[in-house]
Amino acid sequence: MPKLGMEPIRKAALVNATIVEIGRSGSLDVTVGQIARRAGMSTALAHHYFGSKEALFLAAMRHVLSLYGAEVRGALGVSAGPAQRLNAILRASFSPANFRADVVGAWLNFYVLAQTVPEARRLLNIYQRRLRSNLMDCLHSLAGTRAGAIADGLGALIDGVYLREALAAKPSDGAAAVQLVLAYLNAELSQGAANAG
Amino acid sequence: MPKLGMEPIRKAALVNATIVEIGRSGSLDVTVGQIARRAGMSTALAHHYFGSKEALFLAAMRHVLSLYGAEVRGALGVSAGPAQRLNAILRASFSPANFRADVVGAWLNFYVLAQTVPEARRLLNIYQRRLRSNLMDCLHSLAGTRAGAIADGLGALIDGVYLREALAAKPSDGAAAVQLVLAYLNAELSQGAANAG
DNA sequence: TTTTTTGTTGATTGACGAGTCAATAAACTT
DNA sequence: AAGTTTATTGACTCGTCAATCAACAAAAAA
Repeated sequence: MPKLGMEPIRKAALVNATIVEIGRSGSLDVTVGQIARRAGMSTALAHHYFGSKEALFLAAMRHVLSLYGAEVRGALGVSAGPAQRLNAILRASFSPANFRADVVGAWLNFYVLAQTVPEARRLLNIYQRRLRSNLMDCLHSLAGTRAGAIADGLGALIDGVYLREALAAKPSDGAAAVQLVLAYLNAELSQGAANAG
Repeated sequence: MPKLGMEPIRKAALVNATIVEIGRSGSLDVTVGQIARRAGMSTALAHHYFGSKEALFLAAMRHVLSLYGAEVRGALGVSAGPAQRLNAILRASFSPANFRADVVGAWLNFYVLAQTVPEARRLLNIYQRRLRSNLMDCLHSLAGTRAGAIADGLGALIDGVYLREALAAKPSDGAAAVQLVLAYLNAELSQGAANAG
């Protein structure tokens, strides 16, 4: 009994199921069958809506990245001043929605996907550039010419914390992650102040 | 014409070929056939010596980790004083032998392997613990009670730089990587000094 | 010299999985 | 009412790949 207008619902279900399955299994070797089953439909239907497994993976990546982007934008919207804005970016990066076992697992595997699939690489590059530019906006007034180097360090550190989280036995602790990155940031900033003074 | 004593030679060739193939293709989806061909033998022989693909992957991981470990030990052997020893660890981490496109690609995929294969996870945990303990030895005298936090940050930052390298378009620049991590380290240390003074 | 051990591979098996197809059914259009 | 579009799936094709096997060759041991 085909209800019309299923397409967006089915697609959303498949995208979610993809993230969950990749995260759960910790690998890109999930079958379309597994994903479709978790999303409550047949493999044929998954192919009907996405055409290929790769397209489904890319849609899942876009979804994760856009959720992250939205959360950062939301946090920035209510923050004034560079220091608070930096804080907002970090809190968004390690928010409960993003810093969750399955999402982190998916993230790691998206890095692997980017090794093979140009479009996946493009998406990750966009994410990295946007993060960098957000950081730079704040750092310019706080660290002057050292803003670029600090932004690079922060970006790598955030990714590294994610990577280690993917391997960690313990449950995620976003607050601790924010603290770790903030410690780095404060160290860099106070060193700049020391040099300037 | 079977020359005797081939086992270690064949095994070494297979391990190298595994690292190269995983790095080159950027994925664990390399076939035993590809690896065996690159190592100059048949698939059957690869199975004969390693028994399974998984065992071959694990051997490749052990090899990468042991090369890294040896390089760190070598560098530490000729370094005196905590600051120089920290420097040695970082230089070894980003040495031309380790910080190379295919090795970095393999490293990334070993993280993925660790999601599924307990033995792979164990090996990575050993690497992380050894790195941390090496860093702590140096940091204890330089940063006192903050040594633990700084070691965690350094570990995550090193992994993050590796991760970003796996995505980078440009050729590896180990010197730049060392500089970036050193900047972090100096910032943390000088902040400690500032706080102390 | 016979036997055993080591090295080596082509061919085969068996499983699995992506993507296609044909068919069914309900809803909208004309 | 007839035709079209959307939703849905079971069954199938086709390819791939890990792992096994049977066989052969040469060295070492007996």
